[in-house]
Amino acid sequence: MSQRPSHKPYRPRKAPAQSRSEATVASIVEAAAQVLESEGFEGFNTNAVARRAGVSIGSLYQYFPGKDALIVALIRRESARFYEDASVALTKRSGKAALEYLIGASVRQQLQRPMLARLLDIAEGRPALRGEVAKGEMDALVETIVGRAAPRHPNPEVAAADLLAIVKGMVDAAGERGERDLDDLERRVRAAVFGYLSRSGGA
Amino acid sequence: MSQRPSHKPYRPRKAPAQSRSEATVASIVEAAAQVLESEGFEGFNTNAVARRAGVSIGSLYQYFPGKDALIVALIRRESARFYEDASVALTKRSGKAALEYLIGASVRQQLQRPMLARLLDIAEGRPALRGEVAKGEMDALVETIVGRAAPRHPNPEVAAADLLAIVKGMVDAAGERGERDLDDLERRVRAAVFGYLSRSGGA
Amino acid sequence: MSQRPSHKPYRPRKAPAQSRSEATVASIVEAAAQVLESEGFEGFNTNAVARRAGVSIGSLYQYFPGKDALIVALIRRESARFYEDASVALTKRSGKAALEYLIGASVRQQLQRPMLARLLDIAEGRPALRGEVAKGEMDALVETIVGRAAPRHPNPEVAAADLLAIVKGMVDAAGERGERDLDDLERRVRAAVFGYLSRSGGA
Amino acid sequence: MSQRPSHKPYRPRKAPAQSRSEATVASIVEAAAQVLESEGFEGFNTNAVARRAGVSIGSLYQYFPGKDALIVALIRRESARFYEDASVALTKRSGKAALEYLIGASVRQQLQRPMLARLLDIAEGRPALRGEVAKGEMDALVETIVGRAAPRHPNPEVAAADLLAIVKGMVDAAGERGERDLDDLERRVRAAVFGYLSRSGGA
DNA sequence: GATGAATGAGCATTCATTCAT
DNA sequence: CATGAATGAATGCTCATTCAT
Repeated sequence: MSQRPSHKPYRPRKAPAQSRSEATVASIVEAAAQVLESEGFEGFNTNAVARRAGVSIGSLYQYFPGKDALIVALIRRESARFYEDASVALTKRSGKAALEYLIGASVRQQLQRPMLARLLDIAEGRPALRGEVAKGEMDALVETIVGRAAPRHPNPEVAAADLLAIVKGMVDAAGERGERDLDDLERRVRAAVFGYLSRSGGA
Repeated sequence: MSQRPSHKPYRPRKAPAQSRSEATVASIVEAAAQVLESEGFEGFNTNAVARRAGVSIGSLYQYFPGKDALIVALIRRESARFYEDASVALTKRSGKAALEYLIGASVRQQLQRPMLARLLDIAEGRPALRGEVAKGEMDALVETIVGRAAPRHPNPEVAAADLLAIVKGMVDAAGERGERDLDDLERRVRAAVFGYLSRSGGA
Repeated sequence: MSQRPSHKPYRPRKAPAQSRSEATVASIVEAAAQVLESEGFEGFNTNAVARRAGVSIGSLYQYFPGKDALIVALIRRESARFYEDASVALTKRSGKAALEYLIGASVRQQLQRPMLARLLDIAEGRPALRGEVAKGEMDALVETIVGRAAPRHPNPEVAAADLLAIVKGMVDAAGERGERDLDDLERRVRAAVFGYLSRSGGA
Repeated sequence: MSQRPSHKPYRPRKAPAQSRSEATVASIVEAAAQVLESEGFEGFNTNAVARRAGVSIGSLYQYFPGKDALIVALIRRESARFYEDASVALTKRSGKAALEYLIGASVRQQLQRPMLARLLDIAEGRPALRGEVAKGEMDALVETIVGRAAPRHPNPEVAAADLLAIVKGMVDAAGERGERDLDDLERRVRAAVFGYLSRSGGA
């Protein structure tokens, strides 16, 4: 008769057992991405996502316990993609090359679907979603690379956080302005990143 | 009657001619700031703002044509405050000193009310509000200062945009992490800014 | 963006300040009674109540924080009516007369709107509503009267509870069977009540 | 597809011919009992019952045409159990002993699983289920016993109904209050029952 | 038969906005 | 001008039921 409150989990409700549902889940997540891109947070609602995915609202809720779970799933999908690409940086010989690769990966990731990337960055900051999205891996990766690129930096953790902030800030703004020239943007980001490192205690 | 109007003016409905209305308008704007800070976009609604301001919802609509107008007014208020402080940079002798002052102003502004600043940065990016908020002045100011600090820079417009992005990116992230040490943060932002300039074509 | 859980209060949201709203509140409560009577718990929903009351769903929620609050308000209304009538029993000279009056009041109350009375009895038992409905007054009243009618009863509290149960049981069942003869029903309830008292330790 | 069917048969869809289905049906009915006990009507839904029974929702619908059929089956199960016990009363020598046995059976039945018994009493009253549950047998049994215990009672049918109401009323209320002392409760019920009979025309 | 993915009508609730007082 | 009662479109979410596999 009344609404059960309860603490909302953001994990998918069931692991899709059959391949039919795997496809459903993927299509819902992609639909969420598209709705977010085209309508923003304003127009991002579960009915719209279900419609765009071509499934019923009931199916959506079969796999996602609520609206926010869609965002979380989307963040995880994009993070995983980015992490996969970014990990290649670890195979680079020099720290500088690794950092350069990381910057390239960031730029590619962010300008691939700029609006989506920007909105997800915002969503990641929402208090309700904190902790749901594991940023640990990313941070560790960047820290490792910074450690290699600037071994004598006094505070690699802070440096890693700053670098991420610089890259995201520049690339988001570029995306917002509609920039498309990846190479030029990458050059400028490198200037900021290496400039920061050399002046804040790095090599 | 319905919830989705189509096109809205965001300017206050009437120029507050008498001081009583001026005070009312100001109290509504500050209430909007507080609600936004404490409840986020989630809990930001006109009734809550009116309640916090101690005015009736009817009065709120007397002065603001709609919800978004509150955000716009808030952005304008904060921008004006920032611009006023930042303008002092123009009185500095050297370009370097001017740029340093600008960075300091940014850090101060952002860490004064970090949550509010961050949320307004997000709101500024909303397509619906673009153009309502004049960023021209700010851009021009930064451009002027960059021009003085890095006179030989090949593309001062882009540099200005990048610098703003760097500063906002770093300072927002710092605010999000709860950093409070203004001086240390300022030092790191300078490293990024001057590092960027020196490596992207400046002095 | 997400649903705020929070502990639901069942008290009306605002004390109706103007007489306009007093009428609205009363019409909503009576509409709730009618919907409950004619549709049962199955068909008891906020939209139906608002429609029957001739108000918008928004108005309903302006005065009642949720569906259950309607039921609570209804229980309170009926309890108050009953209590007012039943209190007259205290003015009776003899304990016997007082108890007889109480029985009469119960029968009248229950057969006035039998379906409604029965459904509210059920609702009162719902764990979620326990404690929201103060039964203390009623219990105290019955205990007082039992104390006067059977002064030597070893356990007046239990006796009061049993009497209430006997009366409600018999009268509900009668209402369910469609009985309308108040006098005959009253006679039988008296038989049970006084029979119980005389055999369980009373006078 | 939709949620509100119009007219439904409440009998199990197939007579469970093989013992495997018999076991399945029984486990579903017991699961229904447990869900009802622990979640109340609020949380009583077909998916929960199927889950608790360890069968798929599809299988549940194989054996029961709908949600209400589960309740009906449950009522029938409990009624049969009670009837079986209560029938023993007919073997008693005296009418008084028979009636006492009947009361004992009622108390036992009701306090065995008090929440379940109470909820089923409520369900039995739902107009939609009336007639689906044969109360005739029970009534006849009680009538017979009343006829023997109070042979000169002017209206044995009404007396039987009243006695049932008294017993159910008292025992339900006791269960609701959490009473566990069967003997004391039985004593008080006897007081009410025999008191009623002696004062309403019986022996 | 059994399974569980899919469906969608239905319901609770919120909130921007209007307008009679 | 101020008030706050009233409105109702919009949205999150549930759950009985069906049916392809």
